[in-house]
Amino acid sequence: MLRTLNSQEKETLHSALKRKGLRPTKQRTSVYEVILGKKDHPNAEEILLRVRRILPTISLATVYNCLEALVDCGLVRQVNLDRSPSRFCPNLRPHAHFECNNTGFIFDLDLDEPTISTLESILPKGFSAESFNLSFTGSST
Amino acid sequence: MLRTLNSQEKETLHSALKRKGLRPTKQRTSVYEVILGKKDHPNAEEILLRVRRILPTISLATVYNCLEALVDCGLVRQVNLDRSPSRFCPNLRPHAHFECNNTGFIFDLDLDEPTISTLESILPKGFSAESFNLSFTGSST
DNA sequence: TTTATAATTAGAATAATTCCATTTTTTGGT
DNA sequence: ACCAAAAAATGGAATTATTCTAATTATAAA
Repeated sequence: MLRTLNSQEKETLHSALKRKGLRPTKQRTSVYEVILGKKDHPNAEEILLRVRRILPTISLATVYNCLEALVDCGLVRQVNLDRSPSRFCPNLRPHAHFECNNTGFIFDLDLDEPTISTLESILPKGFSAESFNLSFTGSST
Repeated sequence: MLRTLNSQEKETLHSALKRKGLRPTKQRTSVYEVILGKKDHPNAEEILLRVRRILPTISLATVYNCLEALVDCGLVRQVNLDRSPSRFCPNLRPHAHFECNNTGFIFDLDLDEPTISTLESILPKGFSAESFNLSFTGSST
């Protein structure tokens, strides 16, 4: 939860930020730490609470700014399910989401290569996708 | 655009509403007409503008109420892409959406049975889905 | 027709997010 | 180290989609 970035994670963060001309501030680092630390798809408000345990004075606006920076750098993915507040996720592999109706918990479902091919095959000629979103709701036992 | 419901559509609407104990008011009928009339995935604001050509005094709150009723009855689908305003769609077949980056236009992509099976096969044992959402963004030529 | 129930309405309230103006921090050049 | 310039953080106001509320109007059933 309050675990700190290892040197590889730090390097990933720094180089991804640098590539976009952005600085590795302590706010950005902490937000990234929190998202890596517990992979439960928190929203901005929840991330604020967790980051404040490390940086008690960080503001919600800064959390939003940091999240935007991390998403722009491709370090974090923004997950939108219906119209609920955006959630954030460090899983960069191709995956879908499953939201349990009963618990609200969100599971990552990694996609294998044949499944990804099937998804691509949905597109008619002349369509080229640069991103996709796939999510399920239901119950899990 | 201002086309009226044929008798089969009217019957579909009335029986679906009745099943939920709801009345076929002129507001609900007009909202349904508008959504069937132009399948371009309008949002509530745009639906308000179109319905006002028939019922000039209808309010935005009523449009939202009608949309909720139609969605609850399973006559219309609510389409949420990222965090943009909800859009509404009369296509009840299993389908995905493709949003063109350049034009903003949204295409329905109907899904065939093998593709649906592949989607179901993504779920691990113990997970049962009651709905899914699949959308793509990219460019179309 | 009355009466009860449901639906519509306008406007206020809510909630997530973005914007803005100011302050603070960081960086690169001396 | 010191200073100027650029970037980032901050608090609060603004925005926007949507929902809520209380009052009015319409509908259906007896």
